[in-house]
Amino acid sequence: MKTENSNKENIYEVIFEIVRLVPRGRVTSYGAVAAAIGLKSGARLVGYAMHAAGTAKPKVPAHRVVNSKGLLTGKHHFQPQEKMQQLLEKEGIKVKNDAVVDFNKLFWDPVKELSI
DNA sequence: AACATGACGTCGC
DNA sequence: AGCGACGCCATGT
Repeated sequence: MKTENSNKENIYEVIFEIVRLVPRGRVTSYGAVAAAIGLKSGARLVGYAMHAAGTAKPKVPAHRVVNSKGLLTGKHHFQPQEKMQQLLEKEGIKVKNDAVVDFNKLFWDPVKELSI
């Protein structure tokens, strides 16, 4: 019998949990979340997992997740796309040119906050 | 079963 | 300093 659980979907669950842990008014990067779950080189996986974020419940604040440059690379996947910027601005985060202003200061590192 | 793609990241030129 | 190409893990066809 298998001692390990083959819950592959667990990957998404972990990602969703990390993103949901992001405080309001803060943002994080795909690479940071990936590292937090152990996939330090799986930044793309985090973004890919976000595909299910729209179907995840409760909803995952994917709008708080941007790339390492602070660019809203995933805003094109939102509906409408401007919703992502609207949500960020509503939380006090300023967005200019599809980029988070003071991203360096608003950056929330799950690995550090969660003491992974 | 294998190939190609993707909401990224890092290295090289 | 800016642009290009490769690598990574998981998913879908």
